[in-house]
Amino acid sequence: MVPLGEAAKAIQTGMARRELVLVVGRCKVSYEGRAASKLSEGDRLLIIKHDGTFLVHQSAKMSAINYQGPGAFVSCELALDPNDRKKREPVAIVLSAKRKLANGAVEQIVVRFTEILYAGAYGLKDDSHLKLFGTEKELADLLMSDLHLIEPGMVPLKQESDVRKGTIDILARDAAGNTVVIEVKRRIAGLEAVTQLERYVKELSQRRGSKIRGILCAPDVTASALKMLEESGGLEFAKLDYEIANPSAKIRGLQKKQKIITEYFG
Amino acid sequence: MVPLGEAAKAIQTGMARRELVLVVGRCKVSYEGRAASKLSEGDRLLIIKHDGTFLVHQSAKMSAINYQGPGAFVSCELALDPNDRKKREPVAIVLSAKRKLANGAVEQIVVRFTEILYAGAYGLKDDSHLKLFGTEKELADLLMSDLHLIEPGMVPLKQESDVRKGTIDILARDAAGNTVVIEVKRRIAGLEAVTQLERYVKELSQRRGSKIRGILCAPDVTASALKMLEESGGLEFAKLDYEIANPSAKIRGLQKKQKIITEYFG
DNA sequence: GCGATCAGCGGCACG
DNA sequence: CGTGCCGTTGATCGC
Repeated sequence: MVPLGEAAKAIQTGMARRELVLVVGRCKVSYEGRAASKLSEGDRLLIIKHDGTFLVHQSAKMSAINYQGPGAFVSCELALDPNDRKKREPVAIVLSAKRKLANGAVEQIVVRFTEILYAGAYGLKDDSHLKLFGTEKELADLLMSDLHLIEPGMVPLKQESDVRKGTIDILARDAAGNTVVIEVKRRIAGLEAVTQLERYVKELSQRRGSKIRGILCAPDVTASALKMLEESGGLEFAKLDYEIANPSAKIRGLQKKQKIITEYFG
Repeated sequence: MVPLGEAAKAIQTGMARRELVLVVGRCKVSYEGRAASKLSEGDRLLIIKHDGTFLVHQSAKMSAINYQGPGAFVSCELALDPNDRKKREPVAIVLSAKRKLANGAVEQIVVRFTEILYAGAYGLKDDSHLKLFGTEKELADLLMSDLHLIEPGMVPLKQESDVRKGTIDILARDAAGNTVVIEVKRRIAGLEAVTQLERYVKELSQRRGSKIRGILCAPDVTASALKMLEESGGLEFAKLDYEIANPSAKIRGLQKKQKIITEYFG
């Protein structure tokens, strides 16, 4: 247990130096802004970063239970007992993070600590940026030169093509000269991947007169998404098999799912 | 600067007691699993929770730069200098979190600390659950009894109605007896809100023979989403005006956007 | 700045 | 368990 006055000093000093501030202790949290929330007493970890990031973590789960993003204005003050002001004995440390939203409204989170288990601050030196492999973008990059695996004669036209209703991952042309819209997903594709593809194909079909093909390219597809593809009048699915060989990703295979032969005779 | 041996002891003791473990120091991070990543040397904060949650935070931004969710197996060991094993002088603390994915594959994150600024562990007592107000669900609850604000005679049928292609927020019937699908959004609705609504309306239209109305209900809608609504053949937009009066949300108004009169004469 | 989309999304609820 | 979808989503990138 750290005396409140001492903890407050550590916190304020750390904030003034724009260090990483850590506080562990018993607190209540309230938030009002885009939504509103209340969290009653309990032990938590508070993290304050130099950019205004303000995170309250409980003892389980990955996500912060309350937070404020970069750019928040953080304040820290001691609360005195209102019934006994002469003693000047602090009863709590009140920390708050306030932030202006895009629409001008304000949101604020207030944390009131009544017991402190730990308070410290550290200046972190870190210039490194994460190098991440296996993103959708990286897969699309690789696919650009592997479209022939989907179908002989398929050639890339453009990557990240902006249309009015979004951004087409890959625009291509097949052997017959048809324009092909390819939507890439790095994981199992669901309904919304299909609606996305549908949207792009529809927009392009309307803009040009000709028929546009659409191919969803993902490691797998949910049953209902596949059904929706089929019902959508000709949208196709290509199974994407990739491997993440740190530090890079590699496409192992890519093949269009063919209708089972029995379907043709069914 | 904390000696590595001492820090390792604090970390291991905290882990054994299933406490919240905090480590601040200079480290490298690598990850391989659903994706892969490398993060070169820098000062960071590592958080280990009793449920296996494992978070590496940099000095800025809200999100952890590397992480492992609840259920991960965490280990901590001292690394000795391979060229000088007799001295048994540790050169690093290596922490790792390993986790099995749903498909059976394994993913792992490894953090190698070479300098420790701080290492500590705390048992947190916390039984409280966040009470959150102003969620979409709460708005939908309120809307169920306020549908007449959209249109006289509109009555609710069912909330959270599962169909094959997703979940319809609100199913209602208008004065003329038409079925109405209402999609609720707590913030500005974009293209994907429209595609969602479109999907539900289409499915219901096909299943029943009759025409189904669709209304997107949100505080606002982007220009392109509104355009898509109009092009989608009769989908409508109702402006939802709500207030979050902690601890609750309240609907202030709800009105269907009428086409500007000049449009009829344009 | 708005807008659309991805994310190792996480988390939840329901089948 | 998968599947869908919300989230105070956050973060990025293009207009």
